[in-house]
Amino acid sequence: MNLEERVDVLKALADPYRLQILDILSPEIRCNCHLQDQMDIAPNLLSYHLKVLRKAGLIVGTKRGRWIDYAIAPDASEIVAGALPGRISG
Amino acid sequence: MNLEERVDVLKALADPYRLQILDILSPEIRCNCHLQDQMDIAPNLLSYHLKVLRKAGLIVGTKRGRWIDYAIAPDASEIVAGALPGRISG
DNA sequence: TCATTATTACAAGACTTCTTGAACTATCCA
DNA sequence: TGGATAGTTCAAGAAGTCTTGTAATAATGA
Repeated sequence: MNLEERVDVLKALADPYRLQILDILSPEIRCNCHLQDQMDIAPNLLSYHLKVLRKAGLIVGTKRGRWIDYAIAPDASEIVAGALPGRISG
Repeated sequence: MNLEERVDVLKALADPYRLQILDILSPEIRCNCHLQDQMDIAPNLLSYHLKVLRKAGLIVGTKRGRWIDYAIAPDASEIVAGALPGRISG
């Protein structure tokens, strides 16, 4: 992973809404509607932040009818570990 | 660590210059002058980024004459681990 | 089909962070 | 003391990100 990619991953993490999304998804898969209920955020803004996280590879979404189930990406830990400097491995 | 503090830590990490600084400091303690030599960055800009990292608790500096020796903070790993969401621990 | 619901996409403004340049402090050595 | 060097601080502009509002797309059920 090059410097630019590493920065993108860490930037994706460095936002209160996105951290909150990841906290909610950490224990279990959740549909977008659940995030919407828990977060007190405009739908389009939630969508924007989910897009940033998807783009960084930290979450994956699978469509289920009208909803989308989001989950922490299986390799999210590896991605973050690869983005952090050697001595700092979380 | 509350949400705001976690975001501050991750924001401190999410910059190419600061990631580069941490990469250089990861294997060993280095004086400011060494960073200056390796990084091709204006002195005042380097100073700014070092300040951001210090403020986040990720590095510590000890003055030695005209120079300052910087090192990854002993508890940097813990700080970062505490900032990341549960499932993502680097 | 039509209305409703869930979600996304786009553009404009607000806001924050980064970068630059100049001035300042502290240390070293002649 | 005086000059040079290392590093910091401050203010202003540039660049990027976040937020809001509006419009568009896709799926469901009457």
